[in-house]
Amino acid sequence: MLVHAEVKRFKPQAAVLKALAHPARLLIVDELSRGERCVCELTELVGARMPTVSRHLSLLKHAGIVDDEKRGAQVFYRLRVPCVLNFFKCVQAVQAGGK
Amino acid sequence: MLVHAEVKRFKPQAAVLKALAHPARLLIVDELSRGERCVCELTELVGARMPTVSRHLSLLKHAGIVDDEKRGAQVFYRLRVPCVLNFFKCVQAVQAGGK
DNA sequence: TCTTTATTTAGCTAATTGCCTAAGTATGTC
DNA sequence: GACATACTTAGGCAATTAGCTAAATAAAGA
Repeated sequence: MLVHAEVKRFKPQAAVLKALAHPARLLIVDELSRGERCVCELTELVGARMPTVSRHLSLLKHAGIVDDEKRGAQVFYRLRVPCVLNFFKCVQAVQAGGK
Repeated sequence: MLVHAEVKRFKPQAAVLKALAHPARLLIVDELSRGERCVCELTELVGARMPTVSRHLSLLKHAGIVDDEKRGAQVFYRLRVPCVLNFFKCVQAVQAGGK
């Protein structure tokens, strides 16, 4: 099946949005906006198993949205691109009905 | 399986991002930023079948991102929430490497 | 070293998504 | 009315995603 060049141009950008397009990952990003957190903290926050949360984090990391740093036995994640927080406002505008 | 209330809080916001998280839909949004377009124009732009494009548009509409208006035999779509265009800049920042 | 804690990777299954074709609806024209 | 055009809806199939458990890896402590 044929895909236009124009569509392909937006593939990397879609990948970033896709990485954010999950409630658990948005919760994580929101939490990281208040400072770095280890996987165990995020696991408790999200309320899923650690492997599940680890995969979400891996996805966000590969998308370039977060960074990780190992300190001792723990891995801390932090927001690498704070401007994604602006999305929350606009998304609210969408739900409110335009603007 | 148990899902925390915190995660649920982000579900509607994730739905909006999910609606945008596809290259064809981003292309459509980008095109609509320059004015309203009928489905046939967008179909040609995207380079897929009309039913496929119609479904993409339906998704964007249900997410609250675009509006449609039938005029004669054609249906015109327009951007309802221009602030989504800001996403493009931030996504580029993600790819560029932070900020 | 042995054990515990923190995290990731692998492998499985269920659910979702995206594309297609075919069929249905609505408008405009002859 | 018959037909063409514009669009949406339905149904099916392949690919992706999200969750889980189990197993692997790594650091810390007894």
